[in-house]
Amino acid sequence: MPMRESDLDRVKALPLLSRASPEVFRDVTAGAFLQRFPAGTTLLMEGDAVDFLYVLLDGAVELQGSWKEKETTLALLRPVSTFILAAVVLDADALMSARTLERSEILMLSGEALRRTMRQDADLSFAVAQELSGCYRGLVRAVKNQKLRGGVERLANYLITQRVRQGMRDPIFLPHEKRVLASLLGMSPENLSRAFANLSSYGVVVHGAEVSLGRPDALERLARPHPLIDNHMPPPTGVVGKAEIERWSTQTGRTCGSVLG
Amino acid sequence: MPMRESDLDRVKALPLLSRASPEVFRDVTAGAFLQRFPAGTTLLMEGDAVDFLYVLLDGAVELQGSWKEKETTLALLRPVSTFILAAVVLDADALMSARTLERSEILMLSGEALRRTMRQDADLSFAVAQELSGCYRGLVRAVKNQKLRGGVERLANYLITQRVRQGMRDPIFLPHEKRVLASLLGMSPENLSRAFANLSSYGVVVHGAEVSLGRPDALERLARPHPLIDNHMPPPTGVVGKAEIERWSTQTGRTCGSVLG
DNA sequence: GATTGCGATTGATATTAATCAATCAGAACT
DNA sequence: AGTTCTGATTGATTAATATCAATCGCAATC
Repeated sequence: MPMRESDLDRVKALPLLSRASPEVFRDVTAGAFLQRFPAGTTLLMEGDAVDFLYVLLDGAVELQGSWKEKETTLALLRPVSTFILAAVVLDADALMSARTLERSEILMLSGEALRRTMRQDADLSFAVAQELSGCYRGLVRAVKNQKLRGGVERLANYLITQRVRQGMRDPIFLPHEKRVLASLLGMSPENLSRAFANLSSYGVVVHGAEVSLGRPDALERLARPHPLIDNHMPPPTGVVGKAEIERWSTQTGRTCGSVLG
Repeated sequence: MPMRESDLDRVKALPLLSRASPEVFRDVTAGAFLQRFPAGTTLLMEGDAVDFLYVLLDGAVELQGSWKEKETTLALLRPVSTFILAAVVLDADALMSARTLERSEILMLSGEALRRTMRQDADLSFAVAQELSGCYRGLVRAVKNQKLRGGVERLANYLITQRVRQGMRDPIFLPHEKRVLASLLGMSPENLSRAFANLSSYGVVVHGAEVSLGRPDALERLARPHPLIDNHMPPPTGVVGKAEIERWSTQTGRTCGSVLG
C-alpha cells in the first residue's frame, strides 16, 4: 500500500520519531507498509509473536485481554496511536489482542528494524523509553481507577474526562458503542445502563451516543476526579504522545491508547 | 552512607546496568547514596516530584495508590528491585506512594544523571526501554488479573505463583502480612480470610504465614493459571530484571516489583 | 412498509464483595 | 503470669455487581 504524503507527515509527528534524524527515520520506516482493515478485524491475538510496531493512522482499535471465555477491554485507541510497543522492544509475545472497531488505516513498522536502530541511536532509544514511561503511567492510572473506584464513579469520571477532551462542550458524544465502553470501565453492559440511570440525579441525560452533563459541578462532586488518576489533558490540538501527556499531567492517551477512557 | 562492595556488585548486576561500560556506570552512579530506613517509612508520596531512581537492596517496599481516603497496594517489592523508573525518565510527579514494610536498604541514584547519561548512551537507553517494557507488561497482567478474575481466583493464582517462586516446595510461606496481601489482591482483609476458607475444599491449609497446598492439581483446576496473566518464573537463581522475566514469559517481578503477587 | 437483527434497556434474581461488630490468637511488654 | 496491642478471623448485614430473561428502539434489509 502506498503511503500518502499526509500520512508520512503524521508519522513524522509521532513523539517517537519527531526528533529523529532523517537517517534514523529512514532506518525505522524501512520495509514499513500501510494497510487498510475493515471493522472487526483481529490484527493480533493474545500470545502471538509480535513482528511489527503498529501505528493507528485512521479508525479505531480495541486492545483486549481474555481469560476463561471472558474478555475485557484494556484500551481504546484513536489516531495517532502506536500500540504493542513493549512487546516489540522485548521481542516477546503479545499480552493483548488487537482488533479494529471501525475501518482503519494502520502503519506497520518492522520491529526488528526498530530494535536495531534503537541500539544505534540514543535519541531514539530515549524517545522510546519516554513513550513507554507514558504508557506505564497510563496503566498505573487504570489500575488505581479499577481498584479504588466503584462502577458509577468510574463512569462519572469517564464522562468528565470526555468533556475535557471534547473541549468542555455540552452535550458530549460517546466515541464508542456502550458495550465496548462497559468493558473498558470494567462492568457489564446492563450495569452501565443502570449506572447512567443513577447519574440522572446528577443532571446526566443520555440520548443514544449523545450525553448531556446538565450540572457538571454536581457530577464532579460525585466523581471526585484526581490528577493522579484521571489525565485531564487539554483538547487535542496537535499530535501528542503518551509521554507528553504524562509530562503534562493526566489521562486517556494518544500514542498508547486511552486506557482510562 | 558508604556502600559495601557486595552492594556495588548487586547494583552492577541490575539488568539496567549489567551491560553498561565502566564510564556509563560511573556517570549513572555519580552522587548516588545508600540509605537505611526503618519499617513503615514513607519514602515518597503520591504527587511528589521524583528526584531519584530508587533501588531496593534489602528489605521490602510497598507501592500504593490512594483516592478518597482509600488506599490500595499496587506492587510489593523485594530486593533487588528498582522503582519509579517511569517517573524518573519523564521527570514527572510520582503516581504512587512508596513505603518500607521492613527495615530496608535503599540506593538512590540521581534521576538527572540517569536521564543525562541515557541521552548519551544508546545501550543504557535501550536497557531502560527494556526494563520499562517489562514493567508495562507486568501492569497489563495486573489489570487482566483484576478485571477478569474474582477474589478467590486471584488468591488461588497467587498461591500457585508463590509455589513456583518458592521452588515448588510445600508448604509455602506468605512473604507479607495478610492485610497487605489482601490489598494487593484487591479485596478486604475479611474477604481474604474467607477466600482462604473457601480454598480449604481444594486442599489449602493455613497456619499463620505457612500455607500448605495439599492438592496443587485441584487448586490449579480452580485457578486456571495462564501464561499471559501469571508470570510463572523459575525460582530466583541470579539477579533478574523485569525485562528478562517478561522475555522469559510471565509474572511478578524482580526489578519492577511484583505487581501480581 | 414489514421484517430482521443487534445493541440497549429494564426487571427479577443470584452471586460476590464490602462493611460493621465482635471475638480470637499470638507477640511484646510489664 | 497477666496485660495490652495488633492483626486475623468469624458472623451478620448491607451494598454492589453479575446473570438471566424479556422487551424495546432503531437501523438495515428485503
